[in-house]
Formats: sequence, structure tokens, C-alpha cells
Amino acid sequence: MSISPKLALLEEYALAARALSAPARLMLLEQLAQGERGVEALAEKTGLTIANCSQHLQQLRRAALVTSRRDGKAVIYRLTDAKTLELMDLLRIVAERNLAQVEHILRGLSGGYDPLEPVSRAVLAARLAEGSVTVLDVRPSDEYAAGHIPGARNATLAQLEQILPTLAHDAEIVAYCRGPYCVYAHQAVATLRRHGLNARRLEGGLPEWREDGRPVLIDVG
Amino acid sequence: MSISPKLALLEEYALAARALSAPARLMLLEQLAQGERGVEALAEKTGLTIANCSQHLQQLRRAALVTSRRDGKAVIYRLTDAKTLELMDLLRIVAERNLAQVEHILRGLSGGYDPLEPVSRAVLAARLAEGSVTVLDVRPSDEYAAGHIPGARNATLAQLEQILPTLAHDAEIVAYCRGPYCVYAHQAVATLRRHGLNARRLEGGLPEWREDGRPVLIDVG
DNA sequence: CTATCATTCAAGGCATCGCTTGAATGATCT
DNA sequence: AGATCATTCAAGCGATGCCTTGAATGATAG
Repeated sequence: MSISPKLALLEEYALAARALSAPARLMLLEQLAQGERGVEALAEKTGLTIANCSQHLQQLRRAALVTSRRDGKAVIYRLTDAKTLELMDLLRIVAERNLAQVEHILRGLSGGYDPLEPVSRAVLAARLAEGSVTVLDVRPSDEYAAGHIPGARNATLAQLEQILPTLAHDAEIVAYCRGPYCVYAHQAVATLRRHGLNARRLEGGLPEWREDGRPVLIDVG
Repeated sequence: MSISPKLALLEEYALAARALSAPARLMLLEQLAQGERGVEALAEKTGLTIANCSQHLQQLRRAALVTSRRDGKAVIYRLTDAKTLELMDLLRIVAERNLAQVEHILRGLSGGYDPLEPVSRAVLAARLAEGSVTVLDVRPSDEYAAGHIPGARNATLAQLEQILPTLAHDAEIVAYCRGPYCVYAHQAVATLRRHGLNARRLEGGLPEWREDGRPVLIDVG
């Protein structure tokens, strides 16, 4: 009698999971974790075509992971709520905890799997307060301008080599990027270590920092 | 240069999500949340064929949501760790919070969407201590025997109508089943309400109760 | 060592997904 | 109202996923 409703419920849960099962959509969610965005901006950042991007966004909306609103002739998407971010983070944790393959990928990235644990956000906040750390924002400059950790310097991976001489060799450097899905910080740490600097990466990224209720500095202009 | 590793990472996360994207696998995980099981037992409980069940289990294992061990000629599967359970629960929360359709399904099940919030496990534990509540375990008797909340009565949905006269009309009844994915408790509450009893369901099921570190009674025999 | 049993592998059919292309919608601006 | 622009819809192709069937594996029992 009740096989149908039970299956229907499971189908709904499966729908939400399926929304997370395509790399393209994970990229979109990672972008949206930085803040709300229009379709075109998302397409450009992720390298998807406009139409394809739109379809993925609708699939995310069908699973209610994101919501949308109109702004003029543009449609702006954003994460529905913080639970979506939690779900993304937990998915990452489970995948990283259990998949040896992920470790191998990271090993390839940072040359000898990062032996140093990431710096927790609470620890970084404390160190920032006492000024005993250099913070590096490894995201594109437009995202940096849209909001960053107070006191952080901005440098993309391409610019990193150029600013190396200006970095102090005695203080520890903490790099962060978009969040746990993003590998910019991993790569930055690898580069800095190769040059003999004392670098670690922040646990999570700016979205998680903001979610903690910590201060975010926005450039006005 | 680094497009490949970044995509590879996302593919890994997507793999874990894809493992949760089939109702059949959610059923299997729901069963495994009760405790470790062999392939044949899982196939029987879920109604899948042996071969199909085995393939789903291997997919779950590939995503590292479950692990397996040999016991004689049987292969026993179990959830890898508590994080898997957390991920299932969070998936459910996001789906239920956001999908209007889920609400409609539940409305169909319990006849007028359950206006009473589920009883939290902490509250139930307190009420149990003072004896002001009747607890009903709405799972099959073999699962009840393998572990249940101390003081709980066991009755499947089929048996429920028969034991109705033996239930007190003044005390509140709290029903629980396998967990958030399971709808037995919803159905039991609907049945009890139709007969004028004061019934609510427990938040989560036995796996969540056990995860809290609360006492579980196992029948010896 | 052989027989037996639970589980896994392999191949096929059917459906769904993801991406592309080109047209349609819907809101703004002149 | 008509033109314009961002977004969405619709159809088609290739790839992948799920389920079934039948054979192969691998460990135990005699």
C-alpha cells in the first residue's frame, strides 16, 4: 500500500544527491559559495556555455540547493541557505577521508602530500589579532575586491612568483582561496614551499570564514 | 597546467554524491545504518536481486561509504564510519527543508501534515527516565531483537491495530523506526492518531540514538 | 581434491544524463 | 509598440547508469 510514497521520498533524496553528482555543478556551487552571481558571470568563470550553465543551474534549483531572483533582465542565483554549504563541505570530508585516490591527486599537486594540517579559522583569527602571520588571498582580484579577510594580500598563482621577494621569510604564511573545493591554496602552498617559505593553507575558504561570522573587508570603488 | 587535477578532485566528490543518487542505494544504506549485514540479507530486505544488490554495494564501496569483510563464505558490509550517517542525515535535511514535494508526500502519508514536531532524542531520554511516555519500536521483530531502546514495545505496522487496546490513552506515545529515511514511524503515528491516541515520532531512528551514545538493549537468545 | 554455496563478473537492453545547436521567452529601453 | 538583450526551452547525439541473465570466482565442507 505504501511502497509508492516511500519510494517517492527516496527519489527526492536521490534527486538532491544527483544534483551534486556532476563536476560542472560542483564548480557552480563553489562559485555561488562566494556570493550571488548572474548566469553569464557563472558561465565565464566555469568555462561552460551559457545554455549549458543555465541548464545546470535549473537542475540545482530543482533540487532546491540554489534559488534565483530577477534583477532587470538578468537572473541572479545564490545558495538557498547555509545548509547547502554544509552539505558540500560534508561531501568533501567524506570523499577526502575515504578515497585514497584523492590523496594521490593532492600528493601530485603539492609534491609530497602536505604534511602540515591546514590552519583552523579560529587559530588564524587569533594569529591575525597578534600580527604574527601573513595572509595570502589566492583568488582572482575581482573576487578579492568583492570581499576578503582583513589584512590579507591578494596574489593569483600567476602573480605569486613575482611577489615572492616581498614576502617575509620569518613569519608563517597562510594561504586561502574559494573554499574546500578549490585547489588554488594547495597550489600556492606548494609553490611557496618550493621557494623555502613557511606556508600552510587555511581550513576552508572565504565562504566558510564568512559563515563563521568573522570580519570581511570589501573594497569600495 | 592544473585543470586536470582540479577536475579530477571534483570528479571524486561527484563520485561520492553519485553513490547517494539512486533510491536502491539509499535503501541499502538505511539498512546498513541498523548494523552490518550480508549481501543476501540486504537483497531480501530491499527486494533487490542478489546480483543487483551486489553491484550497488560495490558502487557504495567504490565511493567508500561502506566497507566489507569476509565471514566464512559470506561477505559482510557495514557503513565505513559515522560520517556516512551524517552525510545521509544532512542530505535528508536539505531535501526536506527545501523540497515542497517532500512535504506533499508526507502530507499524503500521515493525513494532514504532522503538525507536531518530532520528539528530540534528548527529550525522549528524559521522559523515559521519569516513565511518562510509551515508546513504540515499529520495525520488524528481528531488527528489534538485534537492538532497541530500553523499555520500548515492538509492533510492526501490521500488528499495530491488534495491540491498540493495550496502549494507554493518557500517556503520550513516541514511535521510532530505522531512521530519518524510514517512513514506518510516520505511518505508525498516522494510524495511532486516527484511533485518537496521542502519538508523535522520534527524531531520527535507532542508528541516531545509538550514535548519541544512548543505551541500546539487545535480546539474548 | 572435489563439491557446494555465496558472491562477483560480464554482456545486453532500456532509460537517463550531459553537451551542443538553434529558436523562443520575457523584461527592459527607445 | 518594437527592438534588444539575457536567459530559457527544445531536439538530437554520444556516453553513462540501472537492471536482468548466465557464467566465473573463491572459500568452505566432506
